[in-house]
Amino acid sequence: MDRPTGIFVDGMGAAAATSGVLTQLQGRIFALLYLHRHPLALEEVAAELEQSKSNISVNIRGLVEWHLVRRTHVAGSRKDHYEAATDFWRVMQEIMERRFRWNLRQVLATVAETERALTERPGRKQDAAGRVSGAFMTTRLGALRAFFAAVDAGVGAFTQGQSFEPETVKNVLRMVPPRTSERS
Amino acid sequence: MDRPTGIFVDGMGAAAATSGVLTQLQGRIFALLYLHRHPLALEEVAAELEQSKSNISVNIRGLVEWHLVRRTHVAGSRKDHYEAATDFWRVMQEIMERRFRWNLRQVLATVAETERALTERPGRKQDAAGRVSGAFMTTRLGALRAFFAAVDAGVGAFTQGQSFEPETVKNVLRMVPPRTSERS
DNA sequence: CTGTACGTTCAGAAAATTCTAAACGTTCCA
DNA sequence: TGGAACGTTTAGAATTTTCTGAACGTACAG
Repeated sequence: MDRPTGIFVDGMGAAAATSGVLTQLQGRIFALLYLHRHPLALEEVAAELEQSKSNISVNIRGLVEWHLVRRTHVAGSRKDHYEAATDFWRVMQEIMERRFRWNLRQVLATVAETERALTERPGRKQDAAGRVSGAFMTTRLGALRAFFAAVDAGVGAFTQGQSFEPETVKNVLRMVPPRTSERS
Repeated sequence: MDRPTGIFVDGMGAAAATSGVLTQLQGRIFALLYLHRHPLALEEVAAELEQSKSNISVNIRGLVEWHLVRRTHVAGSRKDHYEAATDFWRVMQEIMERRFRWNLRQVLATVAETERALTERPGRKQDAAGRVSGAFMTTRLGALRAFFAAVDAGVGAFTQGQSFEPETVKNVLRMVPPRTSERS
């Protein structure tokens, strides 16, 4: 591996490691493929990055799933070959939809589940001051749901190619009561 | 801890764990505080979540840094108390700027460094077909730089409250040559 | 001062993740 | 029908991350 490639592989590996989406090794694999004019065999990738074939096999599959890498066939070889994708918009869409939005919905599902648990056992619990704490929780859950629903809708619009207005998200917070210790 | 709170804490912990920004425990801490009307002491959080004080101490600091939790003082106690923030827009800005954009710049810095290494050793390396591979790399690096610069600018605009046009980012890819194996 | 109540730091324990090499299943050629 | 060339699976090793409890520093009360 030449020096520029080495620098690129290391840097992209470091960036991937902190991305929360790819592992360091996946970043390195992508970087290596991205600077190569021709597809590389699994074995070649393993050799260049000094990793076992099995480890490359498992990590490269993730890259293919994100559409960051494409599996191709090469003329006279029956080895699988891989090349980097250059359609970054597609990749970004994929990550936004399958990772980021999925995560937002996880929160929305949790809120819904919590709200259900709250109504199933209505008004029994009281706090130290004798107030029913259910009402407070319901308000907070509603605020969280409103925010995450707005972001989810915004990201959805964005990946469809529509513009994403920050105001839409900000406005939703107008309904949220301020922090307890700051109330007038 | 009552049942709704338990469900919320678990769910938010799971969501945080896959977010790439917070740890599971940080998600759980935030969830616990978010459903409480009054600030909680470090010790109370540790007890509720069945973790050591030192672990809570370290993890809650991260939450304070993201502005997800606020440290407050409470009447007749010299313990630190913590309460959840409700200004999610602020938190989102913080994460976009200090996490997401920082990550984008990491890639841009890597590209710049690689380009520098490439010009410092000009035109020596040739590929199997006898072509200089530097030109190809330069093209690829340029495409990557263009895309990440566009996204970085877009996110910057967004956190300033301006609208984020997907077209801006998409257009940048028009300049990118298609994948090697798909060329006509 | 002295002692107690805190939060933080840190070394090592515990747990989770990542990686390897061997075993396995498939495909294709002789 | 072998058997060689692959990619994948998997059990365990290696590494990294997370967590704990003790040690430490600081502030405040008596």
